[in-house]
Amino acid sequence: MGVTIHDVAARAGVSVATASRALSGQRGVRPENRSKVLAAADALAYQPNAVAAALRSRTTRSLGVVVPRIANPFFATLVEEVEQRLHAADRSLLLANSRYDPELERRQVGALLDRQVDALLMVPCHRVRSAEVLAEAAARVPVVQLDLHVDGPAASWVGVDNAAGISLVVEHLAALGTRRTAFVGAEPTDSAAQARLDGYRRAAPGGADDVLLGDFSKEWGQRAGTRLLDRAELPGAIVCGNDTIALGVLSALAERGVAVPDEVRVTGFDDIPYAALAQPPLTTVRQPQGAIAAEAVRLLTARWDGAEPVSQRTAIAPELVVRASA
Amino acid sequence: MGVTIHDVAARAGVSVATASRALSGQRGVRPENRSKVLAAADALAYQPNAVAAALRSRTTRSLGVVVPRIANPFFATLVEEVEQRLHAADRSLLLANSRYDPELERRQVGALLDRQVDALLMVPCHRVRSAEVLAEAAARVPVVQLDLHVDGPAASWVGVDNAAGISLVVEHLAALGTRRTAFVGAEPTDSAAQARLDGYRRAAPGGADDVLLGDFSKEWGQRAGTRLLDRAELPGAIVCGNDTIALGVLSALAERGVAVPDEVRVTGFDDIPYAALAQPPLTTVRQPQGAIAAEAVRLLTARWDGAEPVSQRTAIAPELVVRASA
DNA sequence: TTGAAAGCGCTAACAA
DNA sequence: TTGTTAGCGCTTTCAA
Repeated sequence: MGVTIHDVAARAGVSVATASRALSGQRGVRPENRSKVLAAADALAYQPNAVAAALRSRTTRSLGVVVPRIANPFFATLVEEVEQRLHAADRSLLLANSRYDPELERRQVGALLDRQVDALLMVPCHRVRSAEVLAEAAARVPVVQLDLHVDGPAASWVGVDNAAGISLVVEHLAALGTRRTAFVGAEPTDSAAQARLDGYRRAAPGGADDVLLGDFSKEWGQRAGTRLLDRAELPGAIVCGNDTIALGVLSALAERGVAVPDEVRVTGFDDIPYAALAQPPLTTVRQPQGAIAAEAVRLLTARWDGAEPVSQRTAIAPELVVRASA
Repeated sequence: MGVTIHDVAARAGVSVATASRALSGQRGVRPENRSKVLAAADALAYQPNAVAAALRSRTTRSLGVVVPRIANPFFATLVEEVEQRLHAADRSLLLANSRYDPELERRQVGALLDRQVDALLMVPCHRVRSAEVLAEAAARVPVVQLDLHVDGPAASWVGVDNAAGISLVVEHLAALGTRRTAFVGAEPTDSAAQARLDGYRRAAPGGADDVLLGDFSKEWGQRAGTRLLDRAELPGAIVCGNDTIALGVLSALAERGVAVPDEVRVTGFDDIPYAALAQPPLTTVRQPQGAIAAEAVRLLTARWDGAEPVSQRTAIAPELVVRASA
């Protein structure tokens, strides 16, 4: 604290301009001077002030990430993958939670833009109500939507092919000879809930009318499970909109002593770390979070490197993970 | 982008100094001028440049958070609690993962300090090897250790009283009439592993010599569970160093058809969201993450408000959560 | 290849 | 209460 590039330049016997060039690895510095500068920086324990560099160069080398809830292990894993790739590119990550509140999301995006982030990675919390802030942000910096997307072509999106994932599940269940299935999902306020519901309706055998919608919580899974148990006849399988719901359903079934998969099969979606630990281990659809993060970071990096701002949707194919529950 | 405080000042018919004062809510601005400035800012859709403000005021209103793995739901919940309180104070959060690598942790802390964070919240990944970087950081900005701490008094710490938590478990098991217990924990490379192990050794009835140490992973829990099953006699209870281990143990027991809690009781530590969903639901020790986050942020806020840099350790009392597994 | 100098947009002395 | 002015520490013209 206190030692600036001026001190480094003075000690190295060069101008601050040369010191700056040497420190940032630009070419056009005589090797001799370069090493003198680096040695001086080292000797003085010089710590560059990234804020000053950002102000002048108009780029902060930082990126804003807005997720609904970082405590959701699915988003946490995504963020971890992004952070890893960002760190490798010497960039920092500013994290914000929207808590599924579009109003809070708007304020969070505003705060991030005030901080001059170079780009925004966002899991928009609402299909419709997140569209406006997303468009405003996209007018200022490159924006990539992650996992969820708003209606309309506001910005690029990278996620999983949700409908295809549900198809994998339904086909797997059909191959096992399951007759009647029920779907426990979430109200389609976000694009994944919508796509999974649509996917189920398209892929499910017969009427596909046995659909219960709530939210992506274990509590909803428990309630929905109980509701299904109170009916005259149990379905052959319960297809859940995500793993958290499925874990709730499993716990409701266990409480009533219903055997899975013998009496009813249960499937999830996401393959969160706890899916494999459930009793019985959960058959689910794995989201390739590493691939999603890599592609999102790749898109942004391309934009930083001067690529055209094209708005594209990249749906990565998911993978069925068969375990004991179905 | 483009519209600066000069534009706002010009439109409001005042100097930039007055505009700055009005916008930052300082007193000493005539109400009439204040509203003119705010109106002008509004009309021009002025977005302050936080980088410029930070350079001049020497404070970024941002805070660095370093955790071993954000994908660990325990840390994710902690970060979420911190983020919420920070956002309320109009501060931003820079997130970094150390991936349990002291070398990476050092680089991450360096990057955060280069970015002029006003403070650091850190879960040091190693009791010994994190001490140096922690001390260096603490020499530059206020630092609070979260959950884990290094040996020695490098910086303040806020966490849970781990030994007391284990005592709660052991006493609960004793009250249930459990004779012999085993402990499945982690090698004491971090302070929590150490404190929980020490706590177990002090509190456990009799010899307390049945101790298996690995790491805080479900894989280790599964291996340790299998190892215990291969013995001649099962203990009355398996006390686990955290919930993840306990979930691994439970899945190993389920695989062999051992009934919990009838044949053996199992306990965890942390009360992660999935503890309640386990089959059977896990008896565990709840960490008051909200209280930990609140206290950590309170300590830092006090420092920002000019409090003396005192290094103190705050151990918050944990709570036993009794469920079906023990 | 180098250096002098001009800011980036803002806040904080200081003076009025 | 207001305005003028001088930077914060760095990068980037521009000219040499």
